[in-house]
Amino acid sequence: MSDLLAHLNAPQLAAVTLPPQHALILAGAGSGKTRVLTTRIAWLISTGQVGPAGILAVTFTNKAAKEMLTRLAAMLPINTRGMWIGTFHGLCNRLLRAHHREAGLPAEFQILDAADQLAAIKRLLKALAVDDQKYPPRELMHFINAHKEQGIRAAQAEAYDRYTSRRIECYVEYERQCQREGVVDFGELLLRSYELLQRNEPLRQHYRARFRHILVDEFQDTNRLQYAWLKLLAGHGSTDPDAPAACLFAVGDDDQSIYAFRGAEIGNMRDLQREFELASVIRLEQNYRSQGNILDAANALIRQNRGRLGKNLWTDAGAGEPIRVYAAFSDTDEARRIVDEIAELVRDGVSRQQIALLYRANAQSRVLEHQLFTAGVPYRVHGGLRFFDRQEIRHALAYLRLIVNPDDDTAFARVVNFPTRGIGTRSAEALQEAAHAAQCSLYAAAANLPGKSGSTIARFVRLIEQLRSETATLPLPELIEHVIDHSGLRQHYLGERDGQDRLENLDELVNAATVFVSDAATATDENERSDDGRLSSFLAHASLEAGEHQAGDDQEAVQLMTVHSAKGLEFDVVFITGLEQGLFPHENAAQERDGIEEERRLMYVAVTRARRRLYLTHAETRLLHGQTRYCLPSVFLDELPAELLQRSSRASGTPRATGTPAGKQQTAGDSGLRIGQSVRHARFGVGVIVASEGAGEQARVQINFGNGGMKWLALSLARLTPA
DNA sequence: TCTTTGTAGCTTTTT
DNA sequence: GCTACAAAGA
Repeated sequence: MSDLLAHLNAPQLAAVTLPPQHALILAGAGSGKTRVLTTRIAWLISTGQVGPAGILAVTFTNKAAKEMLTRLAAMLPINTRGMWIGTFHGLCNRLLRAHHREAGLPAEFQILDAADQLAAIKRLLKALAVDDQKYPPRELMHFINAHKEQGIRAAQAEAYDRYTSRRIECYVEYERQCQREGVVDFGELLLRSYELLQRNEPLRQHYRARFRHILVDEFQDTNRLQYAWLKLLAGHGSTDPDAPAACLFAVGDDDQSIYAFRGAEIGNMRDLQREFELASVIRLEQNYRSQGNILDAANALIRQNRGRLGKNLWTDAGAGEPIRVYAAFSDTDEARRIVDEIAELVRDGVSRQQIALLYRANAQSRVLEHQLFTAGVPYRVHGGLRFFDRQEIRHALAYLRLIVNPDDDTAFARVVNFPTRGIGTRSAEALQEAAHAAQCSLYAAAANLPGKSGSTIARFVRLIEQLRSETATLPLPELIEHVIDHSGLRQHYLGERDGQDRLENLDELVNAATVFVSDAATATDENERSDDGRLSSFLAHASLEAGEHQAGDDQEAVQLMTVHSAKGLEFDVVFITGLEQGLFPHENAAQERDGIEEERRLMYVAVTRARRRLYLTHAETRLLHGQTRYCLPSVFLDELPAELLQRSSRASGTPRATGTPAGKQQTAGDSGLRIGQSVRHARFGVGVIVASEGAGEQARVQINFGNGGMKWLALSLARLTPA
């Protein structure tokens, strides 16, 4: 017990041992957030305030949930099974599986991931004969998801114009289609389980009585619906003395909120304070990760944001090294310099795994990769294709899904002609129409196809029926193996040139099933029913946990990733690259409400990843969308205290080894202005000319005004002066 | 059915 | 400039 609380600092201790009440813990970067969360759970249980079954802990990622479980297992002698610990989606899935009837879902409902959802929407638009130029599927998907994230059903959605009312019609049809197929998308998992609890009084009472402590990680990332879900479960506003509200313990950091673009609502933090009448907020401000200069820089940066809850990180680790700022003259030069620097660091004994190269956008990794590759430096890029996203895996899963639920049209459409079995576009379309006319699934339409039982489509239906009956009694791994062998997938990939990797991945899928089954066997708690090792649970697992990005992390390798994916990680040495106006902060952010602030938080996250040494690099010239762009240094560089920085540069006046790219030095129009030149505009201020077109009266130049964004201006009107 | 050609887009991402 | 995905040809 005392062990549990040893080594906690005062605010951490206060948070962990808070009496039963609602709480918001503002946990700065590197302040021991996860530790507080897990120790809180361990403390509550070991002091007998609540049993494991009374705990509900929610995270956003499977990784975080796993981490929490591992740490808890190390802290507590008792088993952790009675607790509900998982992601929002994982827990909702569990809830819906347990009460599928009440939720209006079939027992074996399937989960659509983002790619499946997009495919489903495309199919829908086709069936409805909607012009997919005017209503791009991706945009529609975003429209639907955004509504679900707000808790808004199609029936409640507001149409402010013709265009939107059409989109709402599509939303209505999409809901209908999903219901008919027995599938739910990610947003639906949340919304459906919210509605289930809201409508079903006894069920709500049951869970309210059970979960006395609800703990939330990364609270700043919750969207409207997730917050509403939490309030509902916690029994917020309940006046029933027999069912008092559960304690909501939320941990988060408003300064690290970087997911507004996918619906995260920072306002939830203030709402939480107000609605739960929190007397005070506990702040964890002592940072155990970074050295002083790095923290000072981070603090100075984030101070520029308005409306913060307020927090200042400090450390007793000492100032450490200055922050190195490097101005390169091109993206290639930037990458080369970084590679040189890495070589030196490695020579000095720094582990390559402790070196991270961060960038704003994935496209930036290419130049870096190229230089690393050329120099023979091992590296690992995070964020590529994930295991369950591979096409061969998706195909295999589609067969499995059809066995479980033949009405799953997305799965049907995916494999009806894969491997090819002579079902071309015309027969597929005919089937589509038949299904639409009969308002039934493709599978049902195929099964009822008049007459010709010898047709290819009928053969496909029989194949699925056969697979289902043949595998009915097989254990999961053998089942999957059987399907891979008898669906024709193995045969197909055997005959393909690069099929070997794919076959290995399919074998890996069988492995994954073996692991899944053995995990399920050790977790035979009655509450773990969602993980009972059956096929449908495995499929849910596959949808909810996309698996590792990349298998080979064997080598000692430099880590490359976007700033977003670096959140939660830390490294001895961090390079933040591409610190240029328009890139970081990204130009699209300028148009969005509070866009710059979100970019600044992103920068804050990036800076606070570094433990000992931080490099900030930018280039004067960058190849973007096939064009050379001339860029101003990021405003974020100016927001850092100069005394913390150590600047060096190979740009600005120094002779250039490789020179300016040929042909890019043309003048803009006949005005004598050059691309790359800084100019002043009366309204927009100072910017850099990045492109030009036309001549004479028609001459226009594109100018990067940084915060002011990118503008095309007519030379005859703009009155630009050199700056 | 497979291959070739064309064109749109191109910030971040977990579930 | 490159990639991904869709429509058109062999």
